[in-house]
Amino acid sequence: MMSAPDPVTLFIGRLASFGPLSVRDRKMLEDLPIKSRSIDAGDLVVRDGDATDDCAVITGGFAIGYKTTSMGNRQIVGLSIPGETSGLHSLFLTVADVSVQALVRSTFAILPRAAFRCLSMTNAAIGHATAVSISAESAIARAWLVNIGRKDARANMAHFLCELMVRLERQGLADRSRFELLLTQDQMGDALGMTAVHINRTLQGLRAAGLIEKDGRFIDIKRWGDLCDIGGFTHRHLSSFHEAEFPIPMVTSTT
Amino acid sequence: MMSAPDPVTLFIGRLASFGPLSVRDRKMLEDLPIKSRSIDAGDLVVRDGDATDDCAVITGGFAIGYKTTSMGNRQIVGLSIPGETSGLHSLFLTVADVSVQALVRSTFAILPRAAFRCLSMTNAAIGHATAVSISAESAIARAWLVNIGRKDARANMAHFLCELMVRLERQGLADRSRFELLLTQDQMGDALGMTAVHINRTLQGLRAAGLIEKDGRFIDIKRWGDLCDIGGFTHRHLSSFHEAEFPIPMVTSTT
DNA sequence: CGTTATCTTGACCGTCGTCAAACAGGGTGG
DNA sequence: CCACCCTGTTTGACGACGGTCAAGATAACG
Repeated sequence: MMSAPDPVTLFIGRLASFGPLSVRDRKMLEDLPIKSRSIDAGDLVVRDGDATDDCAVITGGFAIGYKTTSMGNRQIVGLSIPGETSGLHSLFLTVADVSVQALVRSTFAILPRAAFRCLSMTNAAIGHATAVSISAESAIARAWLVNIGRKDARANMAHFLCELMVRLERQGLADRSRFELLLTQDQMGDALGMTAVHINRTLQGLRAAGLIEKDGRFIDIKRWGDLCDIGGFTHRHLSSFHEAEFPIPMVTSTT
Repeated sequence: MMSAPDPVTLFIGRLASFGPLSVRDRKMLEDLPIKSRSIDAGDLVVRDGDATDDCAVITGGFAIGYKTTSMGNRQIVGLSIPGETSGLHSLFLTVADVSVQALVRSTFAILPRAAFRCLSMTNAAIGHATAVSISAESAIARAWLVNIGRKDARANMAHFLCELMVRLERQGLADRSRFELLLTQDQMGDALGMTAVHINRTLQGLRAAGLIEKDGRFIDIKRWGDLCDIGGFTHRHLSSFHEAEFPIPMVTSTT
């Protein structure tokens, strides 16, 4: 009887999507003492400023990475989606530079930082895949910079929804044009650099324009092409890093 | 007679600050056909969207990396300072995802992407140093996200100046609390997600408060501690990635 | 020197933030 | 089953931070 792949296998598979890993490489990763950890909704896996000996990569659920300003404001700087490997940059940090919070009950692979770092310093294939993974994450951050810095609320949000759609879909977490938006409007505000109130109004604007529909927490993108146009979205910053073997992203009508 | 280190040596030295490179590793890098290229002020080294076979790392001068929105707005997503290795993320991209523009006459090491990538896939030390370099760059991007998304103009600018100060100083490009600001106010606006007019006013606000002084293009930080406080600046996101051998950052009075 | 880019200043406007209250949904316990 | 509460959503009125537009002052550059 075949069971679902365990978190470690999942993680290794995802890392391999960034660069070829031989059977031997995979074995070395498997031999690391990787623990799996379950986190309740709302709880933190990583706390900004904490010294830590490990590096958490999500394997199930949904999480956000954020930073807090001295004035108590919060900025979400990344999303953790199972199947992706965000968080690997903390491999090289002895002190966490973001907090990671689970938004629903989630599971994480807890990698021993020192051992993994050591592996990436001695095993070229693993180091390379790690570098590409970090690179992919940073491409998303750069796209967010443009969204937050130079787009109005509508475009910012459109881009965000498009990006989330593609990222969820290629992990099998979205159904054609429909996905569950696990962030509250408050949290979306923290991601897009705006207030919850304005998120609400912008979302309604998109709905009124017939671009999306909402039912419960689910978002249904009705006019993908137009939403991409409004947001200036292309999936280039999401798909350029992966080997061909990676799941095919949804068909996009623009760019 | 001893000449100034050539660009390639400079680049290798900087890469080594992120992870130990043996003599052998350095030799392999030296054997890459790295060209040096001189770029006039205002010209582009890399154009967003262009297919390219190489990867440019600045070795002299000053440059910005930016993206342009569909509405023609520009967002600077990174600064290229000689001695740093920003731009390495494009190692893994066949199509550039940012444009890189020299703000003064600059020189770049032009790395053959395929060969370097190959090297980083087979040589663990080089791959590792590359990964750490990319990671360091992404930490800066995350800090910028917070600045642009969740800080007001004053704090955003304060943080920007503090960060630039530290980055320049540790390359020997700033003198105690004084450095040359090579960006126009227009360009600063594009970096901070605001308009040139508002940059001007914010800058004057900082001057009126006695936090900084300006003379020509030079900025003199008069009250470092206070400026850090206002910007919520710490140098943690800048210094966590380097080996101990790295030049010591300036003394900071806060955090 | 003349020409152009950059900086500075003023007046005005709009997007988005703030504050506050009402509303909806989901869970818990009496 | 309903009262209650807590969290999240929705709506309105109002204000402000920063954008826009435009003109004049400085500085950079050939």
